[in-house]
Amino acid sequence: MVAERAGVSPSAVSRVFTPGASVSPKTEEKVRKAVAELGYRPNVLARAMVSGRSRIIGLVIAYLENQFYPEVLEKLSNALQAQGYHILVFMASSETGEIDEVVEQILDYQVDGIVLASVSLSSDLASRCQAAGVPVVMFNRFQDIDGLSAVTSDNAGGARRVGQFLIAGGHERIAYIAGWEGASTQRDREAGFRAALAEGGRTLFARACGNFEREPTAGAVRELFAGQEGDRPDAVFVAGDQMALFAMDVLRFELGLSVPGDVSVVGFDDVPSASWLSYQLTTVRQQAALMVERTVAALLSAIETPQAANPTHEAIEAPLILRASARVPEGWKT
Amino acid sequence: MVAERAGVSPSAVSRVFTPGASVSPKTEEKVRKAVAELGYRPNVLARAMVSGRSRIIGLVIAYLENQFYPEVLEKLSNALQAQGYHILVFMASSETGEIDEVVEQILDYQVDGIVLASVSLSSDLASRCQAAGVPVVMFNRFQDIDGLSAVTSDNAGGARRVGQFLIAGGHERIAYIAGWEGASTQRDREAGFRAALAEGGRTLFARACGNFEREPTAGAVRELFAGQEGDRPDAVFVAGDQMALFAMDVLRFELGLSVPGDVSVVGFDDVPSASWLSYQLTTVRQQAALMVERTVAALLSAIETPQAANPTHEAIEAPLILRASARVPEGWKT
DNA sequence: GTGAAAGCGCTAACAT
DNA sequence: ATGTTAGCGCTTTCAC
Repeated sequence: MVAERAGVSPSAVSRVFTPGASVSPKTEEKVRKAVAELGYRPNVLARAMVSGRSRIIGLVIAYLENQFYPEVLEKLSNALQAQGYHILVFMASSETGEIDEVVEQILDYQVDGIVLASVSLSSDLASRCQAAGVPVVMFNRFQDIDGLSAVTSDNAGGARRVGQFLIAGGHERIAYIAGWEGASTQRDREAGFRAALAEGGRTLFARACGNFEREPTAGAVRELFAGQEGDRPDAVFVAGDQMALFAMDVLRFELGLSVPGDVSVVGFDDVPSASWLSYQLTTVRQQAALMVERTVAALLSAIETPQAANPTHEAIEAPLILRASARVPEGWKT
Repeated sequence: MVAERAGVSPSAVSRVFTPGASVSPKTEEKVRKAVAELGYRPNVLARAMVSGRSRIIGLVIAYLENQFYPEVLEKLSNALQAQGYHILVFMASSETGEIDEVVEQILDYQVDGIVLASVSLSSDLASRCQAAGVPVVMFNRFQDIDGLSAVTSDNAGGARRVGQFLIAGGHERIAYIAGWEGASTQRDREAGFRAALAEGGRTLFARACGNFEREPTAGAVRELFAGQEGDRPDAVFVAGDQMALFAMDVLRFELGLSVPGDVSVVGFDDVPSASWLSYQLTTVRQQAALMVERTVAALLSAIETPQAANPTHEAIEAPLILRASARVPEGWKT
């Protein structure tokens, strides 16, 4: 249609819209004119059909209540948009069965790649993605399945630093509030934390599970602090900020304890509200921007050079951010 | 491919996947068998090309830091998924020029509909969408442009209730912190609030603009509370929860004031953190679930029956939620 | 109820 | 540098 208006062949039009194709200035001129007059825009879907590239990335995401994820979504979307890709979103709850179903749906859209944010995949479906030539990268989750790349924080390292920090701070009864036990982040954080305690000749004073959710976290706190003074933790490492914030609220307003006076609290994530004046949560930062950058890089390289398919696990450094919710050891250097 | 494996024509296969098409049990049987063996799944894009329906909804969204939006995104995505649609996300900053560009990109994907969350569109582009037969619904923004539907809260009504509540609470110096002046939500809330004051024979004691952002809000609070006691507001209505929460922090921790002892604070949105124990923010609730429901309904009806294209503006009731950040008038009934 | 044929809007060889 | 041809995977008349 544009073609005839411009008096050229369809291929000529196509070439005008293909960066790096050879068109004479004259032809280009004619085409651009027709395009402007008709308000023409290429049909991405038609292009996708024939070229096999849809420029769509499927994103499976859950836990949007956790502020970390909106931040990630925003950054991911922006980074991808900058490369001419767009995100098709799929909300998921955390059951693997459902995820598989959702990933099948994604595949139906002929996406060029898939990002799995904090959800796991069956190895069966992972291979189907591979078979379909669709690269998958796991974000903030690690799964040792062939062909899956992963980008996470250095969860163990970050958590280890928390352990050292708490020990150095002179805490005697150090507790841990776990996230959902099925999450690799939870496992790695706990492992790193326990390792640090062990290195310091300590063991966990108490442990409870908050499941990354509000009410379970409140329950975990009550459980941990049921005893008398001297029999209660004087420090708590919480596996996620969202939980840590709830925990602080329960500690202060329900149990009447002072943070960090009676008990130090340390979180993990560094969500925006961690820095709010009401909380001033000392926490381990997940460097969202960096994580996203690596995710996009891994994805695009897999898309553009499928043969160089060497799935990688990148663990981004996770620094401890000192604020006011935990006693700072004298002379502590970041 | 499935067709030959099943020994039938392509059309037969197509019919099996078309609800309500007439296929004999025998043929269906054969096709389903071949489908299972081959792990076949229909190509959504190919279907979209020929049918003209992509089952993709474009969503333009910004302000993901405001907790209200992740919530909306999640609900919207779920509701649409339930209807067999999926969301293609486009992040946008708030400049209209950029939005236009983004919407053009969306159109390139042959989306079946567009949801604009808190962004505005030029009337020019609005007509292009209409011309393309793509229904647009504005979410949480109202714009009086032909062909645009809108779903918002009853912002004026909700804000009016705040005014009445504050007056009834015996407040004498009532201030207002505005959001971004370009937003219809901001305008409607301010108008409703001022109307209530006027009805009560009052006027605004002071006004400052927080722009829906963190630092500007802190500045607004400092500005409002620069005077001596008795010369400062004893109540503040803040046009959004995110700002209200920041305001409370500044009031308490920077200015050393007590909320609600020295000053009552009321917000608008009812984001999750408004109910956290540290804040207990009295606020006006935007009923996200309802708003999303109406948005989906408007969208789908416009998609399925294009002729019945009567753009509507639905204003969802916005109830006042009483918590602890504002003095409650004696005998106040919700 | 089923198949044959045409075509959605575009790009990728292949000729020229 | 440009046009011609074929075809991506599907749905949709239209005959049968």
